[in-house]
Amino acid sequence: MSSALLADLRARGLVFQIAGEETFAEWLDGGCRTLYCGFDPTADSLHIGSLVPLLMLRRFQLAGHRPLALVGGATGLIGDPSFKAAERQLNTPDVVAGWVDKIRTQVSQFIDFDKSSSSAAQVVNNLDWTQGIDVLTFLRDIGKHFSVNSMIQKESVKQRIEREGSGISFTEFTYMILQSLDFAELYRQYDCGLQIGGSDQWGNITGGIDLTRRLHGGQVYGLTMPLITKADGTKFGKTESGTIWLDPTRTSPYSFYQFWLNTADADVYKFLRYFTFMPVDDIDALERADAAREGRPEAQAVLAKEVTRLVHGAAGLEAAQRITEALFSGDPLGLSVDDLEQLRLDGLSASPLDTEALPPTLTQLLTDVGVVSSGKQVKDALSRNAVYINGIGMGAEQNAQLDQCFSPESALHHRFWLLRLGKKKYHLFYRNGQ
RNA sequence: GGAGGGGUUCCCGAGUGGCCAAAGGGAUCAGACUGUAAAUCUGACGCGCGAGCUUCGGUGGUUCGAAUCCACCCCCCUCCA
Repeated sequence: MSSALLADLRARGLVFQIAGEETFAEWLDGGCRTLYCGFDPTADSLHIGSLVPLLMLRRFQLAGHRPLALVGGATGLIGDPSFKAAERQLNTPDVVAGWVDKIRTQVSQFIDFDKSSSSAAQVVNNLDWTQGIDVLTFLRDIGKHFSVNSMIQKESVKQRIEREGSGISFTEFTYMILQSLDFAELYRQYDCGLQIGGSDQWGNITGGIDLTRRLHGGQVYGLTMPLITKADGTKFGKTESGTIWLDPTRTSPYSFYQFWLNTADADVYKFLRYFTFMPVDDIDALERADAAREGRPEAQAVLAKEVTRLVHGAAGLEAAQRITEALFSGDPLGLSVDDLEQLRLDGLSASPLDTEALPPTLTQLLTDVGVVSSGKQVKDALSRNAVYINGIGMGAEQNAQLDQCFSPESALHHRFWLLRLGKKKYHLFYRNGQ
């Protein structure tokens, strides 16, 4: 049964490395196993980079195992140096504590806590078992098991140690020890025998395996997932507007949906395997069908739908789809008042407009509401007639004529102006006070 | 503590008295082409509608003029003690 899980993970390309591979499959098949993955609070929300490990916990749970989501209340205070180019800024304990709470709830939505099941998930915080340790105990009982010689051999910190112009503080160097302690502690308290993580966590994971053996004589395992790359070499998970977050107040379900919809053909089938629970056979079938079809593939739509539903639920998905359809499929100008109101509620970016007190220029208005980060972008778009207000193209000469651009006569239903910049950016203005 | 090297616009990285808002590459944005792809080509890319304003670790100084020279300070790296 679990062998099936492992086979599926392999088919999805989700297995990068396994520590203890010789006996791993056998161990996994032996019953309900406990595994964990750590998430450090480096912000008040996780981003899509954490999605693969989160879904991984769920995959194991669906296969009958017990996932522990570790929120790094302690490690988050130190900062993981793995493959980072530079030393990180320390955050204050109360800030990190606040983030821990946020991330605890966020992580919880991906795994099942049903107490009646033997595979009921749990969220743990490594601050619980580290904050009470005094320095001397730490150095004598834990530190003694680590060889600096082997620590500096780890790829994850090599760059920082060898590279000119950087460096690593003792604090960050010690991170590995803290995370190793997590594994040993979870093994002791929960009989946790497997840690999963991104491939950048390999060093930390093997450190934990070693410590668990030395401290408790236990055989534990590690599994890493591949780094997510894009075919064009640019970084995954970033767009012009920044990181794609899991928190809907940071990245709206609509933007989230759009992000996936814009996946390149070269990446989309791989991402379907990584980010959805669709059977691999179905994904392969879809790929073949897309290849046989002329024009646009269907895969992006499927990917966007599946992932948005996983993260934002059915309601979030519907809202995202409503906006998408209204803007890209139908005729946005033919929308009814109710439709437009709904789009606003669904999370299409929108702002009130006081027609009596308009800013002097379009560039300023669009910068103010956050459609663009600088007026230059608007100016550029204007010079190419790429700004549309209710479907009417605006040129550079309209920049300072806002009263004409937003005249009462031009408003949809006397109160809405749908502004489009370029092909994909939309913003809804509505008349103030109504 | 000593010796040496370094801190440039989102990132990498040129620039060593005026021609520098600062080469080149990457990322990003817009246009053409398309499928709200990719590749390619074009334009933009400190801020400002504009006149103009503010940048090259910090503070002062030299000079008609400084990212570039001088002084002091801060930070990073390497080696020595």
